[in-house]
Amino acid sequence: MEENTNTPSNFIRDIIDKDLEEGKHNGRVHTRFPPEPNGYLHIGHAKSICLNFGIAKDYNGLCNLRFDDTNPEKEEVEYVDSIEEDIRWLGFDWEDRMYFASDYFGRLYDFAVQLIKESTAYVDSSSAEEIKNNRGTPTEPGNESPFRNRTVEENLKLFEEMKEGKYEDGAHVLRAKIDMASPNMHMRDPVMYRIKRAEHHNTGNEWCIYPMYDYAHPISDWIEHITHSICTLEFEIHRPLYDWFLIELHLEDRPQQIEFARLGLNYTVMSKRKLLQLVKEGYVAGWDDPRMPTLSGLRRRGYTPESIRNFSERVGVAKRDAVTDYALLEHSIREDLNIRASRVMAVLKPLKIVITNYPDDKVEQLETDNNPEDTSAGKRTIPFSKNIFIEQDDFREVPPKKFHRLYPGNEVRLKSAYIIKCNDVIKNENGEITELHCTYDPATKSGAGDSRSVKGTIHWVSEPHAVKAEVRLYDRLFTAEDPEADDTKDFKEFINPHSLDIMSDCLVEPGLADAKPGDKFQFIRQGYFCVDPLSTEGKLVFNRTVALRDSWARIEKKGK
RNA sequence: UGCCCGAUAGUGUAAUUGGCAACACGCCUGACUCUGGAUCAGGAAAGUCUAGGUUCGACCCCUAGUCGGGCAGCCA
Repeated sequence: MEENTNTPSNFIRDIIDKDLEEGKHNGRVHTRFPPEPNGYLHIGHAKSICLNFGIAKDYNGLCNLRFDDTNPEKEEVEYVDSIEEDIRWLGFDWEDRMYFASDYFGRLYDFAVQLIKESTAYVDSSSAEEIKNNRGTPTEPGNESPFRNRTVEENLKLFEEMKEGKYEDGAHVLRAKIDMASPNMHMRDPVMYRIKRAEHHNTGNEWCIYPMYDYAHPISDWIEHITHSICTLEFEIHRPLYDWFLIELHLEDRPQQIEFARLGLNYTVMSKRKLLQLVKEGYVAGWDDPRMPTLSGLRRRGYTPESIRNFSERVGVAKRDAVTDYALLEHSIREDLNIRASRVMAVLKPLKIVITNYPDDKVEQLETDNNPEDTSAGKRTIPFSKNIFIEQDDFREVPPKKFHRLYPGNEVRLKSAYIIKCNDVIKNENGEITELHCTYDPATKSGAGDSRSVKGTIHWVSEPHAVKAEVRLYDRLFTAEDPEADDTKDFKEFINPHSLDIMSDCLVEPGLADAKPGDKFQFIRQGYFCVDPLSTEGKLVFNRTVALRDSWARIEKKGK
C-alpha cells in the first residue's frame, strides 16, 4: 500500500531546510524520541514518534530511542518494554541506538563537577521549603540562597559526599548559579541534582543522587549528537536553560530545541495521570482497553500502524494548541481497512427467517467476493439454507419513509444469495415478533446473470451453519468534547455509560470459527471488527474497531 | 501592572517567504452500486483576531490592543 508520500511542509521542516542550507551540523539531521518510562504510550506520543522518525527518514538522518529515566521513583521496566513494543509495532526502527539517560549518569556527574569548578553551580543546603519560598513568583524576583557563595572547594567536597551517600535525602541539592531575578522562573538557580535513595530500574542502587530533566536532557542530546531536539510546547520556556547548560559547558555543535503543539483529540483525555486513573479506578479494563487512546488500546481495538501513521501525518505540526476531530482518526482507519479487510457476514441481533418455498434439507454453497475493493483477495463460499437469520434492524413491520429493507410485502436481496419477499410476520402471545415467513425467487440467484434488482440488500447467516460469537461495540469514552474543560467537575463525570455494549448472541458465518486474535474483517454493512486477543475457538470475541459510515441513520434522524 | 508563546472555513493544517487564500476531515447534492459502504461528480463554508502603519500590493513586515495557552516540583 502506498502511504502519503508528499508530507506537507511544517515549521520544523522549514527550520531544518534552513539549517541544511547554512551548513549547520555538517548537513546532519539526527533526532530522538525521549519517553519517560512511567506509563504507556498513547496516540499523542504516536504523533511525536512519527514526527521524529519521519523527519530522520526524509532527511536521510537518524532517530534514536532514548528513555528519559532520571526519576527512579516513577519509572519501571514494564513501561520500557511496552514502549519498545509500541514503537516497533508502529513501524519504526532505532536499530542499535536505544539509549537511557541513565547511561550517562557518570558523564553527567563529571560535567556537574566542571560547572562547580567554574563557579556556575553550587550545593544548596536549604530545605525544599526554603528553596520554594525563595524562588519568588512569576511577578516577583526570588532571593539568593545563603549557600550561594560557597567556595569551589566546599562545593566540590559536598557534591562528592552527596554522591557517596553521606547525606540524607533532601539534605542538599546541586543548583545552577544563574539569576534569581530572572523573569523566567526556570533560570532562577534551577536544581540540577537531588539526593534520592531509590532503586533505579537500570542502575539499581549505584546512585543516590539523580539529575533533573533540565540538566540531563540537553547533555544527553549533545552526547548523542542530536541536531534537532523536538519537544512539546510546555518546554518552550525551558529553552534558555537548555542552551545555558550547553554554553556554560563549552560544548560545540549544540543541538537545537524546537517545540511543537502536542496532539489534542476531542472526546478523550490524553494525560498519563488521567489515563492511569481510568485504569486504576476500574473505569476501563486496563491500559489496553479498546476504548483507551493508548497505542496498546488502539491496537486491541483493531487500528493498524498504517492508519495511525497516516493520521499523524494529517493532523499536522504547528505551535498552537489545537484539538483534532476524532472523526479524522476514524477516517484514517476506515480508509486503511476498506482496502485490506475481508468482507464477511455477521448478524448482531438475529431475527429468524423461514424461506417457505425452499426445500427443507437443501444446502447451497454460494460464492462471494472476499473484498470487492481488492480482486486479488479472491472468493469463498458460504452456505445457504431454508432457515436463516437477518438483522432485527433490517426489518420493520411498519416501514418509515425511504426504508429500503424488509417489511411485509416487500422484497430485498440477500447479499450473494436470492431475492426474498416477506409474506408473514409470526408473533408470540406477547405480540413480539419471533420469525418471518418469506419466499425466495429461484431465478434471482446471485451471479446468475442480470436478474431483477431491488432497492435493498441485506446480510444474513444460515441457521444450521452459523457460529456463535460475542461482539463488543465501542463508542467514545466520554460524552463531552472536552472532558477537562469544566474545572468545577471531574473529568470522570463525563464518562460515557454506553462506551461498551456487549452483544453476546451474535451469529457469524462458519468460516469465522477459526479466526485468530488480531484478524480483521468488515462485517458487511456494519463496520470493521477484529478478533480480541482473549478470543478462543470455543468463545469467539470480536471488537468493533469502527462502524461504517451510515447514511441511512442520517436520513432517519433527519426525518424525525 | 511580570515573562514566554500563539491566533487562517465547523475542525486540523497550507500558502512558491510580500503577489490578492489551498488541502484534508466533516457537512450538503447528485451519479453508480448485490454493502444506504466504497467510488465518482458537484456544492456550501474563512477574506486570515482588532485597530493603525509600511508598501503599487500584507495572512506574511512594524506598532498598539484583544483573546487563548504556558511559567512559582528536589516531576518530565
